[in-house]
Amino acid sequence: MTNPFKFAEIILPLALPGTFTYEISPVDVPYLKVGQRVSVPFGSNKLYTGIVHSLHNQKPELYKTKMIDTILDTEPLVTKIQIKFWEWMANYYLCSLGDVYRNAFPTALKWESETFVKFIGTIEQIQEHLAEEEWMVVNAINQKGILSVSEIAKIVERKSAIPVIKSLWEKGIIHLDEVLKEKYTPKVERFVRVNPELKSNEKLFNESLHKLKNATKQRETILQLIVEEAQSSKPIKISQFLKKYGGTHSMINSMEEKGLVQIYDLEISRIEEVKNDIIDSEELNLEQYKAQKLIEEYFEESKTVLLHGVTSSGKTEIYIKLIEQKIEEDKTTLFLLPEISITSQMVQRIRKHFGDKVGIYHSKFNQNERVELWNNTLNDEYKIVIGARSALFLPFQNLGLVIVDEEHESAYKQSDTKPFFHARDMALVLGSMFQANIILGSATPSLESYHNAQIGKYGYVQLTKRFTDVELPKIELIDLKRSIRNKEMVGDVSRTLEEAIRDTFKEGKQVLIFQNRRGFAPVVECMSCGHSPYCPNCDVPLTFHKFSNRLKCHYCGHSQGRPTKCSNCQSLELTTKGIGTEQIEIQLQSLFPDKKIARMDVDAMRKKHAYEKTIEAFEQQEIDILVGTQMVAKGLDFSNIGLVGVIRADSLLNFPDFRAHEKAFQLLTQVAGRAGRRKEQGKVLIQTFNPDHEVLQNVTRYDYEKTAKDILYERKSFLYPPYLRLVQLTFRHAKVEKVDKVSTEFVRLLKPMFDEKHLLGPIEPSIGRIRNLYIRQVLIKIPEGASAAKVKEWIQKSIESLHTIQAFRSVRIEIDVDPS
DNA sequence: AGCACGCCGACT
DNA sequence: GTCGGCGTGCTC
Repeated sequence: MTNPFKFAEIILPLALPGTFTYEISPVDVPYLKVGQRVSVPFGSNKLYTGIVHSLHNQKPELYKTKMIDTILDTEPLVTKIQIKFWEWMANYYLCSLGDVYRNAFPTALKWESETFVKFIGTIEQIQEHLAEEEWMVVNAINQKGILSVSEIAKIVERKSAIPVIKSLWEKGIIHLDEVLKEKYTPKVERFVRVNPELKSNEKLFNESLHKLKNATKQRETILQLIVEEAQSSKPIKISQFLKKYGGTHSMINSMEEKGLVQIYDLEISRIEEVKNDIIDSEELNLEQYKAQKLIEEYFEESKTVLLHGVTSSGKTEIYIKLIEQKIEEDKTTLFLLPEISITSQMVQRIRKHFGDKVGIYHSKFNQNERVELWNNTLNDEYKIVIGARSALFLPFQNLGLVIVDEEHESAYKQSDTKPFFHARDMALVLGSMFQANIILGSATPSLESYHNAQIGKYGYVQLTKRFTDVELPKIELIDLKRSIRNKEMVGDVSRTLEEAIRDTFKEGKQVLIFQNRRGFAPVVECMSCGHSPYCPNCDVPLTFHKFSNRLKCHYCGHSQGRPTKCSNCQSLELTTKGIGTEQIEIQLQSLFPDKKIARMDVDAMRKKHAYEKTIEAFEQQEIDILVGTQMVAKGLDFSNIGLVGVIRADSLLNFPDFRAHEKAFQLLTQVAGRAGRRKEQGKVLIQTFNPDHEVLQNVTRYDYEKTAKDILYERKSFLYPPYLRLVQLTFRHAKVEKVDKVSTEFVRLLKPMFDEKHLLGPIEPSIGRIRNLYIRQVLIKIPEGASAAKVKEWIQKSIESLHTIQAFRSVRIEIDVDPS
């Protein structure tokens, strides 16, 4: 029985609601399956790669359907669960299915549409009068035979070649040919082997060796190669061989010319092999064992578990035990980590345990590597997939367990591209679609998860002891007001901190200094009028980058040289204000001139491998003090840190963000956890102007419960999550009047549905203009007990009705469900 | 979201 | 006189 369906709903990578109906050609009918990729014509002359969403027989009446161009796969690349998952996300985050598809599916599999141009006849047959540009194109096509639109665009040196092509087409000289080109190219690497003939023929071999009597290095190399081949049956990579024994590529090449060796290419897996041998899992201590048993009990009840364990309490070992169990059940585990932790020791440990059963997926991987991971996951080749939030979108077959480590991390929320999803929340959704067990792990759980545990929605499992039995570092606050009064400050470093650093060096230990970047970026300021240069496109002062001696905007990328005089009063006396990590680094260097100091922030890490190099140097103790931002707080596990210093905690507390206190506690606790992880108790010094601040006091006592209780009380009284859900709308337009008008109108439309406590705005955010677009924001608090779906429907209806007004359409409206 | 079409300013 | 600015409308 052949497939009886004549129409297919196709998901296209567009920000348009729903799917698109296409006709299936009778030839294709028996082969088309849900989840396959197809290329379809769209609009006047575009081809898109879409995914088959469903098949049916209802001929649409309102429009004419087009025919599916090509079926790109013999088997589906997208599973039915994935399609269901995408739809769930689109619905929850108020974006189109196409938005999800675009984000969830590897770019290299969404084939590029390229228009190719060919002659109809020959160049000699052209009789029409042609313009100069047209002749250029015609000659180029004559030479190459076929050209793509983008290539023609280069020849005519214009943004678009369409007018020229169109005119040639109208004159009947060329025809257009839509061709799809797949971008995926497997990675090949160069390998070397001893010429097999030499190996079997001793005489020949000796002759060859004799010929090399003047080439010592080559003689040596061939012998090394023979040894290497004897030791292992694996192919020998040229790059690795040269690294091990020395020598150059040209040397290998000349050896190939002499017939001594053969060079050959092999298609290799882009996913790095695991080098280390597999290590058995460690025995759990009593506390861990009890925790594991408790987790299993909750899993029996199909409950999500919140695993709350202080740093170094050994969560990883528990994860490993749980993964092992899932492997026995022949089920896959998805292990989510915040992006920054992907290169961490955690991943190494998991890989050491599970070897090549592990797939790793994160944003540093290129498109080709992602395709490989996609295919391997589809073929159920991994038992564990470790990845950042994007790993949620892999085509899992039989998911049995989802682990979200560091579940409180805000990096789990996607905030740059649609859909603005939270990976922790979506992990719960995906997990439930597979009826998989879910475990959320953290040393400082998010208040959402903690609240869910308190009300019994999640199982709650705690680990209170450090695995290694080392006591948690001692945290002390330094009162900056008093230090200033007593004239004990050198720049931003108090004498107490300075002395502690000296003591740490005496013990042969390293120091980690943390400086929160936000709010402390250095700016140029005029000493006579106080004016600072602003970004021409955004409402922010430009930040000063000492090493390039330039001013940059972090929002739009604008960059200019450091001015020599004030643009406001022409004064020549300019100074730099604010304490960035750069400043701290300089100050520390002058305090400790003979010590090696390194900096770790976004700017310093821009160079390739800078991050890895810095970490390695610090591990090797080539660096005495590491100064850094958020980056140093996360995912790093150094053994020799004696002291952690926080330059100023206040900036963390004073954010205009309802999560400021929660984040401050999490971050400071996390930074503190970097001290003294192995043998001895470490020390933490936090400089602040508010040593009496409740949150800071709680940090010194490691009192998570108290902090959570305080903050939850505030959240309840001021109507914030976890007691209710938020939806934030952002309006953008080049004209202030328009954003103002549209945003106020939006609020007016929604007003009947809410009281003033639940509908806030429109407000001008602290940065009121970015990239020349003015911004307004509206915050909706979905009342407790109200249907979130209903509220979202109202929001969408209101936007729709705003869009019926011509003049309002150009205002971009962005919806962020559960903003962070 | 793209993309084409269409109507007004600054330039060869 | 054209090029190209972006406002507007449409896409199965």
